[in-house]
Amino acid sequence: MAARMTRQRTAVVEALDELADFRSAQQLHETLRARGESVGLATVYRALQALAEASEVDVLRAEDGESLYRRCARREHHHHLVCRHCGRTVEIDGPTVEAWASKVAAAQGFDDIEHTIELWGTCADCRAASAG
Amino acid sequence: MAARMTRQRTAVVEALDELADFRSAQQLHETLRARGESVGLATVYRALQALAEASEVDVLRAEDGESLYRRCARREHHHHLVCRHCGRTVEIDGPTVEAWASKVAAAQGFDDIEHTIELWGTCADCRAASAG
DNA sequence: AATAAGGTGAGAATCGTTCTCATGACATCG
DNA sequence: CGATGTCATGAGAACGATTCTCACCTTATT
Repeated sequence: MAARMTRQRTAVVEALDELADFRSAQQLHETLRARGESVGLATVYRALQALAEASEVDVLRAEDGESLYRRCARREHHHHLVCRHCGRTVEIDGPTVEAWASKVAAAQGFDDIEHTIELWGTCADCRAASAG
Repeated sequence: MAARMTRQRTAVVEALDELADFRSAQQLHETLRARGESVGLATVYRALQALAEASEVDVLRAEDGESLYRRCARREHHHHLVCRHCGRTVEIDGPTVEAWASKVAAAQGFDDIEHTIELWGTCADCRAASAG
């Protein structure tokens, strides 16, 4: 249990707090650079990793495999509806789905069930932008 | 629309037909090598890519980001319950979940919805094996 | 201040995947 | 049967995200 509060970690957390949407480690690094906070890329990765382990941030994989990070409002288990264009995110929960998932898995004799349930789409703003 | 049927592509398809579980491109390459079919790794990737585009194989991302491929029995939309240890796969469908997903997305004004719903677990055999 | 336990960062190293490009296989045309 | 155009192949280079290395700083703690 490390977790020393350093300038760099503080910067990463603050950046996450200000950005509402899912961002990649590299985007965050770029953001920090742009605002003058000098933080190494490796450090950004390490900070995000630590935060993810502590459940301080949510991680999900973009369709191309890149990991995206976000500081979610709710700490409890939930899922996301993410705009694949701008990263805009809506937190959703689905008790129905949770129940369905564990029932199905148990029926097949599987243990240690985890599920990946994410919704991707185009948000209203991005649709308007591309249609306009 | 290419799709010339070559020795290599045939070999990849046959290997997939014999393997019931999700496999990575590298695993397939290794399998082919082992049985004496000489096929380049790049070719395996290309064949899998073409098959995936033609919806001949299903692709999903392992938890570590690696792509896994499988020739599924049903061509229609469905999901999977996959053993994270041996790749053993059960095809599942969830009309409930489909309905839920599109309802939620529409309620938020999102378009072009796609969803990722996969279940990961430890199958009975792998549990028995690790339990001794 | 001294020190121990971490943290940092530049660049090297990984690893899956894709690209390059010279060569090979095929079907068609003559 | 051989020439031709087209696509496929494969060895290795290139890529891109992520992780590791390691010498050097920071942050608590005494």
